Amino acid sequence: VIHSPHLLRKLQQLQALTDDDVDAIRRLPVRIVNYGPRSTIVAERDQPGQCGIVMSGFACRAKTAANGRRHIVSFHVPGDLPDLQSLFLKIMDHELFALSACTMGFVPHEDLGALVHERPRILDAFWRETLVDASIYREWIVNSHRPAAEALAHLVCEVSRRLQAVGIATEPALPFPVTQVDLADALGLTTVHINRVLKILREDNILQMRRQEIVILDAARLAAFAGFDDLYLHQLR
Amino acid sequence: VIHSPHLLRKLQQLQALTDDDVDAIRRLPVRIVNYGPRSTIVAERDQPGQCGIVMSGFACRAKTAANGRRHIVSFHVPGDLPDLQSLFLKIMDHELFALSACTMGFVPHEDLGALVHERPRILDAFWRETLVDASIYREWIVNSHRPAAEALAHLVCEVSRRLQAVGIATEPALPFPVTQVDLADALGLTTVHINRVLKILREDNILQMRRQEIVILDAARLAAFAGFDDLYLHQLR
DNA sequence: CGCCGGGTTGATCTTTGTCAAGCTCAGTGG
DNA sequence: CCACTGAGCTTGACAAAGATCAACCCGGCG
Repeated sequence: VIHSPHLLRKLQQLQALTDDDVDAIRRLPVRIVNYGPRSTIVAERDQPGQCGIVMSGFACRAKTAANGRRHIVSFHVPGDLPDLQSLFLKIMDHELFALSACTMGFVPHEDLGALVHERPRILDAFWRETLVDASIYREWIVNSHRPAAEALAHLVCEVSRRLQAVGIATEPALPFPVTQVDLADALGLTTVHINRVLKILREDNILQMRRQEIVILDAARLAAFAGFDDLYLHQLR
Repeated sequence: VIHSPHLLRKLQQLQALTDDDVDAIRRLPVRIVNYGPRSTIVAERDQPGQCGIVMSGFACRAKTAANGRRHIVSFHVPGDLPDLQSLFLKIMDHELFALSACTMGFVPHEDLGALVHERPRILDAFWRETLVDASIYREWIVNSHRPAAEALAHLVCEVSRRLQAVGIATEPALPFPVTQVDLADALGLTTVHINRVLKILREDNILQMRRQEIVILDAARLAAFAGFDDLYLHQLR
């Protein structure tokens, strides 16, 4: 039985569900698995027979290019369904990776497939979830073309907004257990450059990154500097 | 009535459809609209009540950043459903743009919604279409982090593969009606640099771009240079 | 104690951007 | 028929962003 307030909260933001729908989701058979920090949850080219829900912790999706370089293409917070796509795309074109210690709930494809074919509202919510995902990818393409400091600022704005949407954190301090190497992999830069950019943002009193968290010192200036517009997150509020 | 062999060919590659399914798609009410080259089909922040099918011509999706710079986030060829997402995400976070003269077929959201709720296989095919879209976005994020020449080569590999999948073209010459400005907008570079990179690829006898087409001179070397792996296109073959 | 992952910094090199000019060619109007 | 125009392409000289290489620091842990 699934107990993920974050998931339900998010789905309700995407599509109004009835109590019946919520019950149906709660009744899904789920297998709970714990992952240590910095471990692979699903590998590239795997053919999983189940979809994962992030119950707690932070995960990311990463692709490895032909030259061996690792590219993080998205971050995932509790309540996310980071490989819902595996329901239809049978072979993983990327890996799913636990950034921090992470609890995942796995639901077999058959059960999810049956659920969406029986419950139109849940279908809508899940499909919409994957479409918001795609919208975030679009924004990341744009973000990859921004100068390093703006790109980093934009990423922080996004993570902050998404954490607030599932009720995990409020500014100024956000949990975000990533290393500078991870940030470099996500933005396509080197750790050296990430480090310098962080220094600039810190000295400008815009934001600060500590061990496992971000501290936003000036949210307004951060958003303005990043050119952040939250339309692409399609949060209904 | 829809008459798009490219669409049907592509959907069949994603998910086996019955004759009934195909008939249901053919019976969809469709409004045909022609667009001139370099014209907007759906604007950013619009709230369309219909989804478009590219019947002929080339289109793209583009986002405009806060600083005014335009970013192309995907290219679309005949048979594509470039704004299927508008079925669920009611406000456009990007624009849909005709690169060449373009014929679009528009189907009202109600009819599409009814179709996918009635026909599980069509639901699967359409959902899968949007998931392949998302997979392509992931690869574009990676591609944005490649050096300019490799990124351009990779883009050409992708367009070539997708055109072949819908039966529009075979190597070596592919129709691709884009300017160097468009390529710059798609790769996050300047036209000056695109021009220099094209010169290098031309002088290396890898590929050549003419008025409205690409000529691939050495497909094997092109793919190797780009580090191209077609897994992410999820073509079933 | 020593190691190691992660962070920090400087010097230098490479890739890409900026600015500016000139070219080509298809379409237009005289 | 030809000159004019303008969009798109090409090239050079120079500047800036980011990468590379090489140290060194710090704190946790075997």
